[in-house]
Amino acid sequence: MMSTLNEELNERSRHLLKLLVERYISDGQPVGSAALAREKGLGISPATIRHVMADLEDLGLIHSPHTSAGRVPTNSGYRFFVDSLLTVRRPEQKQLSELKIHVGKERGSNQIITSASQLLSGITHLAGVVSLPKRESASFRQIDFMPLSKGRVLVVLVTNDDEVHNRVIQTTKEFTASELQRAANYLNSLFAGQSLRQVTSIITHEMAETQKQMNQMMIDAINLAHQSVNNGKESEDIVLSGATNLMDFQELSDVNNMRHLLEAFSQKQDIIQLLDRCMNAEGVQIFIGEESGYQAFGACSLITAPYAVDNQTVGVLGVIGPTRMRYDKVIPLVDVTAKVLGEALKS
Amino acid sequence: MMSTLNEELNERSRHLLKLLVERYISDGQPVGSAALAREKGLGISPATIRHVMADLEDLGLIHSPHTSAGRVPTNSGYRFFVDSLLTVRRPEQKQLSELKIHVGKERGSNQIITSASQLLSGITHLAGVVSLPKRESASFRQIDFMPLSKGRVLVVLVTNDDEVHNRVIQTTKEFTASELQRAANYLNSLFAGQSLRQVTSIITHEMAETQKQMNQMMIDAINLAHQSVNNGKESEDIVLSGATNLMDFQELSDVNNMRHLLEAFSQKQDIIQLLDRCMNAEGVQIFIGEESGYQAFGACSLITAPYAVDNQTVGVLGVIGPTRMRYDKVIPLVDVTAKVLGEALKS
DNA sequence: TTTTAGCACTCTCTCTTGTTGAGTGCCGAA
DNA sequence: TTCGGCACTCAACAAGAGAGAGTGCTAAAA
Repeated sequence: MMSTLNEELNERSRHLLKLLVERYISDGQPVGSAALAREKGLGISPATIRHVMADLEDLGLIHSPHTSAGRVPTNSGYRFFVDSLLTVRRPEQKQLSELKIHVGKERGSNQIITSASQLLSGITHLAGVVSLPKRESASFRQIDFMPLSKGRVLVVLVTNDDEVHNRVIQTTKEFTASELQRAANYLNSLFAGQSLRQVTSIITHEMAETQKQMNQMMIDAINLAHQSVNNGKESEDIVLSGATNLMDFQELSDVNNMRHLLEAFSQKQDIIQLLDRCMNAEGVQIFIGEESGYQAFGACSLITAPYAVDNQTVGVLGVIGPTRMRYDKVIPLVDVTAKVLGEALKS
Repeated sequence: MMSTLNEELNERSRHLLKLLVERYISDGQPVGSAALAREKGLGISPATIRHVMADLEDLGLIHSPHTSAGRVPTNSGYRFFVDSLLTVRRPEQKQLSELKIHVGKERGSNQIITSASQLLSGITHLAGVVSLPKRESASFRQIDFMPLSKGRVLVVLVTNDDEVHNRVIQTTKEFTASELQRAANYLNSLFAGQSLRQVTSIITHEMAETQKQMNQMMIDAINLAHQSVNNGKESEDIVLSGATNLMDFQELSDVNNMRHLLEAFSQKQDIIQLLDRCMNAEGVQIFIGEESGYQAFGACSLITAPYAVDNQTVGVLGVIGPTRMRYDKVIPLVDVTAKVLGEALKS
């Protein structure tokens, strides 16, 4: 479709479409031929522009809300705009340093991520969202067992990224504190510094043969720890901020619309799925309107970028806003934030 | 004030006020004298009712939005209504069993609490909120230290109610793993089973004198642990659900109003403070409009009830909705939910 | 003294009507 | 192919009329 459109449209039409979309994004009002004609350096009359606009409308790129309003981009229009016409603006130095400073000064990956999400929403005045990193590469630092009542054991695992993971497991036999202590010491001396993936495979494959008494428990423990590192708590998979920013936008202010949107936000489930789909994409991805596949986002766009630590993609972040948003600013910002976040998580 | 009002108003005026408030709550329209006069079993004419209404208006209990509209209760009017006029309705059997079944079937205190919050909002179609239980009675079971990088130490405290609390503290000097191990062992042998309150006081008072090397760290650790037990993670102190229900109400639908409200919800801080104030109250408490002290709740009421486990108040739950809500249904529901929740948490 | 009917008055709400301004599509000339 | 001119359409706004609801006041009835 894009290529046929590119053939169909000559340079002038494309330029006009670009101007129109930019104008509409900045003003929010339907753009008329006269308004476009006043654009500096554009030596054509309104009448000619109307001809071109009629063509663009035939192609489904723009449409009139009613007879005597100007034209407004359709979703296809926006799509063509971001794909072929957009000239992105490099992020302002001020915002860049703001990002680096605030994200950089946080300690602990949760803090860092919250900060990134808040900065995304703060800078764009839209809603920011960051998925918690799934580290396949997280490595074992230290494990500890504490006996609870009735044979339940608390497993505390600290990974190299300073994250602490708790899990309670149920053992078949009751272990004494000193037995658990010995088990922990043993595991610690054996596995310190290795990746969880390695640790899991060593435990399941090699140690399964040795008939150590507390084997099964340790396998369970490591497995659970591994799970918790990879999945996080399911319900806390993403950090969303600035949702209320979206209430500022007239085009979303339909009560029902807004309600569905906020419900989607508070349930998180849909958003998580949506972000998951972007994990494997290279670079910035853009969903315009229903492209995301969710009705609630009908009038919204979603800009995402995966972020990587040590060259491995571990999560996705992004921005949700009305279709009519400053793509030229938001896209590079999302891009650079992903890089800054990845960098910050390295330490 | 209430007593003077009670003296001022004769039986008939009070009955009329009651009818008016009930009518307004169910219809949402200002109530006129004619409408009230049509009420069955009320043998007085509109003109008489107008006299009474004029009195009620002088007392500040009702007011007219404009000359030819009916009357609407003021916040004082609602206050007098719930204090002296309200006849509460016992909860419907259906709702009661729904509560007991759903809350009862959950496992784990977090699940139980989430379920309670969702049921509150589901049944009332308002926003439900439940504070996580704070157990003053929590007692020390086991503490553990793990060294992280750069002199930071992870403190893991397990309390007798099987809750696990993590805190990272910054120490002045770097401790080795074995030093930390010894410290933990020492604390464990000394304090196991005692209440956290006791532990804190022992540490701060008695041990301050002995000049043990890692004294300060232990004091810090216990203090932090104590804090974290009492305060929970600050940001996760409450479970809020059904916030979007509030968007259904016209009287809250002013965009700015709604925005402030939702922001207050997503920041949670104000709500937490508000709920804290209700911890020590006996039974159901009601805040009407600005009585809560927060502007954002100007057009809202908050109905709360503390819930207790083993006769000890551990948390608060409640419902937030527009001032114009079915107090007769909501109040008993909040009351009974508090009891059901307390019961469910016992196990 | 209390209650009631009558009445003039006020104010919102809705419907209608006219006006303005922006923008369009089409046509014929440059 | 471009452009000016022109008739036409439509939303937005404002003004005005009428209906409806409800009030406060007053004077008569109970």
